[in-house]
Amino acid sequence: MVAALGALAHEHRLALFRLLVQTGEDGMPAGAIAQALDLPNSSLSFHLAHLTRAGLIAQRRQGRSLIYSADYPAMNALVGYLLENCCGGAGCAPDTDAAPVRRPLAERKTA
Amino acid sequence: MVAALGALAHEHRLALFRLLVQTGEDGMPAGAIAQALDLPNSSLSFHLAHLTRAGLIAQRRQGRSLIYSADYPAMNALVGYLLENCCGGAGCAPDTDAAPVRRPLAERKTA
DNA sequence: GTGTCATTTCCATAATTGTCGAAATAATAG
DNA sequence: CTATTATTTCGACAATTATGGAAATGACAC
Repeated sequence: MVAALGALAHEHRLALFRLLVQTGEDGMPAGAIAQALDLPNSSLSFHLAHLTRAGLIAQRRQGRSLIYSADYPAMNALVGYLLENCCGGAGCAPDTDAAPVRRPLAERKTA
Repeated sequence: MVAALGALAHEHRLALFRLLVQTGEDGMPAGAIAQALDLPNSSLSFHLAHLTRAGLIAQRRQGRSLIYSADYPAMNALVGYLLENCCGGAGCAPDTDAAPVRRPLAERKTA
């Protein structure tokens, strides 16, 4: 969990992750990311590896390109953890608006 | 936002923040925290300052003690940001179980 | 095989972060 | 004012993280 937070706790990596989230399941080749973010290849590769180690993004090969994509379940787990452990139990978001009482994830295990 | 993530991206600080979240609005004096977490005062002070700079905790004085407490709205904002920007728009948590379709925070602005 | 494209790994270097004892500050009591 | 308690700041050092050019790897086309 600390690893995931640490992975997102960097300007370039947060931008990178957001980009992949927007891009969707299809993902994006490293080169295109480097161009979009205006980063030297070696620096980008470093950050991609960091996010991969943290389990937030996935890598697959397509021809000579390596395609990276956001791991939504991992992000889901992170948000779930924060909601459960760092939000005063009863619910961090005080005005969940229409959504009726956001049940803490803990309750769902037994349910 | 990066600052908030970075503040939580450390074993001791995450534990510290969770402790303060559990403790509630009343908060806890620095000494008690140091004892609970078994950290030297100077180290703890460093981490408290880090979390404070990130806006995740608040400080108030009570006699000679400095009481720290979690800033729930700040945490709320952080989770909101992650939900909005890092969770594929339509909703990161795919199976919100009982909770009927967790609306993206974006929609609530206009509502 | 050779050439080329996409990307990573290696390397050196710069910058930041974490640690904790000791000294400094702040508040209160006597 | 002195003593005591609570906590921070200072300082020095170790450890980790970030950067980017150059060389290495992997995949494909010819």
